[in-house]
Amino acid sequence: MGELDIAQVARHTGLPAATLRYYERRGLIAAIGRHGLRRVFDASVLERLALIALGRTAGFSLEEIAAMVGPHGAPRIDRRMLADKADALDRTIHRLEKLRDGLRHAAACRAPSHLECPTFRRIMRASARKRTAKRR
Amino acid sequence: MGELDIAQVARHTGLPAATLRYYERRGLIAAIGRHGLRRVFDASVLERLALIALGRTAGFSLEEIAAMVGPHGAPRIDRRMLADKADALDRTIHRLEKLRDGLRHAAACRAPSHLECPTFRRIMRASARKRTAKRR
DNA sequence: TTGCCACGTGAAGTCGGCTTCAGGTCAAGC
DNA sequence: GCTTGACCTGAAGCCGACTTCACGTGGCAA
Repeated sequence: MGELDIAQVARHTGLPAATLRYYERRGLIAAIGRHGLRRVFDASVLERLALIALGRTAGFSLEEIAAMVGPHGAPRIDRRMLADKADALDRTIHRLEKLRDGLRHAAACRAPSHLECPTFRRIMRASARKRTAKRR
Repeated sequence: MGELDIAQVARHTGLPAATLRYYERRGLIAAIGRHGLRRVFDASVLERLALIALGRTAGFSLEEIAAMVGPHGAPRIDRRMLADKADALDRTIHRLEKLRDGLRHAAACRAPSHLECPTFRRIMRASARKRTAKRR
């Protein structure tokens, strides 16, 4: 595979170079070397960054993602933790599906206020039980 | 329905009272009145808060949620916007399903590093295309 | 060989979403 | 009637995730 400088990585991912440096400091990515002062990245960093972006939209913090994806090359990952994350994600997905259905209904429904529409409320009630306690 | 003071709402939702006041300032919830200085909430605020929590786990900002749920009682919601949100959410859900599958595979897979496991990479590659551009 | 400018660094600033604090108020139990 | 403790308020503080800044460095085209 090829080697990329930070500007190329930035172009491919849409992330500003400053963010890439920040991710490096946080241990999420690593350059394979330097050309003078300048970082040299292996092209595989692009996959890594895609995975990081994915983790972000799943609501994981950079720290959690670092734990999953490993400091450099994902050495020693706790498989139990991964399975737990997958389960948590699964629960989140189910709730989001409900929310999506609720939003779609709300977009179509003629009730004056969604919170007064029985259908909407039923849909929401089904998904609202027990928050994930993810927020601290 | 009944009326609740802020402490009861806090107990039912698990949210600290300060957060409830903050949400009120942001226009996400409203008290139906006061008892002296103290806020009095209608019990329906609980549903509203469940919906807000749901929106948060879906990655919406408080401002977006306020726009969807309305200042008080969800008056005049843009149905087109709701449908768009539902579509965006749907795309997010599909990507999260891939991530979940990837995590499950990684938890079971014996490859030394997930990023080197062909199965994991194939799963990820399938979901990594085109980020939602949700972040700013 | 030189000069430009993309890249580098550490530190400070920003923003959203709370959380904490200092100091005041008042409903309720004694 | 008086104390007490839950509530109130506005302002400040904190945390995560970046973003911006001020200034230094060196690869490379001319």
